[in-house]
Parts: sequence; C-alpha cells; structure tokens
Amino acid sequence: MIKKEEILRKALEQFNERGYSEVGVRELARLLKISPGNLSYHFSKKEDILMALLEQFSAQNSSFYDHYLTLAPTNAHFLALMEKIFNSQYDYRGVYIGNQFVQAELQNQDRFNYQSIAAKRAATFQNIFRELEAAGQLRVDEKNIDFLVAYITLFGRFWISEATLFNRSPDKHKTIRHYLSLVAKQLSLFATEEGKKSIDEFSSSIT
Amino acid sequence: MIKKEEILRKALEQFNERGYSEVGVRELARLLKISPGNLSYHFSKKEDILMALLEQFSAQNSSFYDHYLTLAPTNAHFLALMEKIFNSQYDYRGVYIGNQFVQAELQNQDRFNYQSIAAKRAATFQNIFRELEAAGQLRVDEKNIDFLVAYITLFGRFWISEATLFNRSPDKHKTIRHYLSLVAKQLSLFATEEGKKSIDEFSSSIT
DNA sequence: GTCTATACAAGGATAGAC
DNA sequence: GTCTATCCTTGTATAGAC
Repeated sequence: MIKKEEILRKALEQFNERGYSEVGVRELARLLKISPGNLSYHFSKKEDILMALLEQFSAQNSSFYDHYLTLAPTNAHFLALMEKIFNSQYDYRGVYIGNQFVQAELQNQDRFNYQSIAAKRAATFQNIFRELEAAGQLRVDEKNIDFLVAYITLFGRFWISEATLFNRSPDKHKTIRHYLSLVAKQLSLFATEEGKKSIDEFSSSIT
Repeated sequence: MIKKEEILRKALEQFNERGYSEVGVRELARLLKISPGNLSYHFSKKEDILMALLEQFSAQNSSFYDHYLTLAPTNAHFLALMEKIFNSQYDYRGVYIGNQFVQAELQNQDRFNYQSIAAKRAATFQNIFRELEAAGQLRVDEKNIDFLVAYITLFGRFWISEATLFNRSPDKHKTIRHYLSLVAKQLSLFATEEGKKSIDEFSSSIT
C-alpha cells in the first residue's frame, strides 16, 4: 500500500527540480511505480497535491512564528525567524512558486486565499516591529513600520522567485545567506545602537 | 487579412485579464474570429506570441533608459524613469508575470535569458546610482550601491506580481503610486539634503 | 501569401473491473 | 486499494483550398 506521504515526498522533489507545471501525473505515477489511476485515487486532482504540500509548508511556518513569540524581541531573534522561514521556502520552492500559477483557482479556497494570508502576515510583522521598537531595538514611527512591513512582505515573498529564476536549485546556504544579509542591512537602517549590536551578533553567527 | 498587430493586441488583453496559461490558442482564435490554423500560420507556437510581446515590452523599456541618460542625474528623474517602467510593466503584466512560467524554455533563447538580462539591468542601475552619488543626490559608498541595486532589482521585478496576486487588474494609477512611494522612501534613506528635495519634488508631482 | 479543416500527441480526469 | 481503459481538452503540425 502506497502512503500519501510517499507521494507527497516524491511530488515535492519533482516540483522543486522541474517546476509544478512541468511534472505530469502519469510521470509522477511512473516514478512511484504505481498506476495513474492509483495516484488519482489518493489525490483526485493534481492541484490537491499542491494544496497538501502548501498545508505542510504553512503548518511548519506557523510553528516558527509561534516559537518566535516566546523569545525576547531582539533583531537577532527576528533574523533567526526569517532564516527559518527562508529555509522552509527554499525546501518548498517548487510549490511556493508554483502557487502563483494556480492563484486563480486558489482564490476560492479561503485557506489559501492570498489576500487573507497576506493580510495576516502583514499584521504579524507589524506587531513584531512594534515590539522591537518598544524593546529599544528599532527606532521607527508608524510610517516607518508600514514601510518595513511592505518591504518584508514583498521581499520575503519573492526572494526565492528571483533566486530560482537564475537556477532552479541554487546553493541553499549561500543563497539564503545572501538574501538574509539584505534583510539585515535593511533592518539596520532603522536599528538603534543596541539593535545594531543584535544584528551583528546574528550576522556573525551565520558566516 | 488579419495583422500580427491585431493578434498581439488581443493576446495581451487576454493574458492580462486571465493569465498566460489560462488563455488557449483556440479561444484566442475564436475571439479574433479566425481559425486556429490561421493563428498557427502567424504564430506557429503560443510561446512565439509571448516572445513577440516581450520584444515590444523590452524595446519600450530600452527607450526609457536611453531617455533617462540624456537628463541631468537627479532623484526626481530617476523616479520618473521608474514610473515609466512601472507603467509599462503594468500594461504588460500578463506576459511579464507569465514570463516566469516559461523561463525553463526561455533559458535557451539568449535574447530573453533571465541571467543575462538581470546582469545588464544590475549594471545599469549601478551606473545610475553612481552618477546620482557623484551629482550629490545620494550619499552612498559601494556597499550601499550594491544594496540599492539588489533592492531595486528584486523590487522592480516583483512589485507587479505582488499587486496582481491580490487582483489581476488592480487600479493602475493607485497601485503604481503606492509602489513608487516605497521606492522613493527607500531612496530617501540614502539621499542628501539636495537629493531629498528632488524626491519631494517628484512625490508632489504624482499625488 | 493567407486561410480552413483536420489530425495527432500529451496531459488531466474519471468510470468501472478486480 | 489498485488497476486498465477511456474521455476531454489543449498545444501543435500539416494538407490542401483560394
């Protein structure tokens, strides 16, 4: 008996390597050594596989945010959060990017409606930056917070798209380090002296 | 006799409204009141339509850069350049975003190889920022220039993707104004007093 | 050169036997 | 739970009319 887990693992591997739209269900079934009909039995639509993987990705990310909230609000912890998210985005890049292709259909399913997800994420980042301000890590007014939220929302959503336009499987650690350093630099533009020390502390830990 | 221009116009309209992958060649032919075979005669592959539209888009953008280089290097002129580019990206959003979907195939055709295009664009922005520094508009060292180039490259490539994830046809002027204001803010973080005046000058001209 | 009609291949989806 | 056979849609290619 084939487990859903096996299908998802192989599907993610293929999506990452060749892109969601390039992977056919017949081919996926062949790689799994099962019939196309059997694959259909477990996931009646190709999109269902995408959804299941997005579910995994989403759950993992939620746990990262939850964990962050238990820590003291420092720039270093914030960057560590971003590092975890970036790693996760890299691991799920095939579905994360492919997500865009099927947004039209996903709009219906509120679970993955981009508008509601983006709104929640923006609110989360707004709170995070407010806390960092209160903790003396950032020197920002509300306008600056909105700017940083807009920055991190777009940047955090599309860095992996840019990275994989060059190369579908770029060096994971090198690529993440590069984009993390850009986030760190952006943050440092609004950091207090204390906050800058925290950023340096994080930066030296990843090099 | 149907002109290639008519096909491209209708195709762009459809790609913008419904997305590249959602528009079928048969349907496009029906909308143009011609047979699918006739469409094949003018553009033997669907991708050829995409390429022709990207060609138009690319030519238009080049003219914007060329024009900018004839002007005095000021932040206001730079932002005016970005405004033109943003307008163009919006108008071609269907192919601009769809571009990502077919990158795998486009990698072969050097004309639209993302790596070479991105490298050229990065070099262009690097020169622009260096000139703005020399003209006393920006206060930046080479590291800051690299940071700004990385920022404008990613932001300028993906703002339209973010905007259309919410709504395939968001209000053009409102959306562009929003994203331009983010660019202006980012630029102001590195601007001299003189440079800030130039940014304000531009900002007041678009509100 | 311009167009229609048609055939073919590939991929997603489904019905029904076992 | 697994398979085979089949259907439908979509991109693509081509024969042949005008």
